[in-house]
Amino acid sequence: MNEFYLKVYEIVRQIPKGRVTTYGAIAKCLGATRSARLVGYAMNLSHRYDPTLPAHRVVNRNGLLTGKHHFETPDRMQKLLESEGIIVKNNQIQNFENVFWNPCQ
DNA sequence: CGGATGACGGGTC
DNA sequence: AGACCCGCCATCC
Repeated sequence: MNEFYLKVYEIVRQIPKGRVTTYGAIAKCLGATRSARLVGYAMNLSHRYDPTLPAHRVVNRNGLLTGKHHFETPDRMQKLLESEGIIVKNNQIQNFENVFWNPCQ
């Protein structure tokens, strides 16, 4: 556990219900644009530090559910998003521009 | 202890 | 348009 992880989790906690953001946007927000990969890795371990984190609201820049296999079941991520009103088709968030939430505000 | 490994993304060709 | 490259760095084994 380090400061970078804590900041990532802090931002993820702030994502409004029914909205999503991207790994890169979070990294950019933390002043580490090129470290989007680390945000992804932080999310991989997130359940270990804070299982209540809305990790399903973080997707890649294309609105693709790349992290779905890290949930309890592969369809868990999509179900959670759909329960918040987000439409997912073929692992892809529809209308991505409209549900995207900028973590930097 | 060191190399492989990623829930990524911007750039190049 | 699409394939490929490479920085990034905490963890894993």
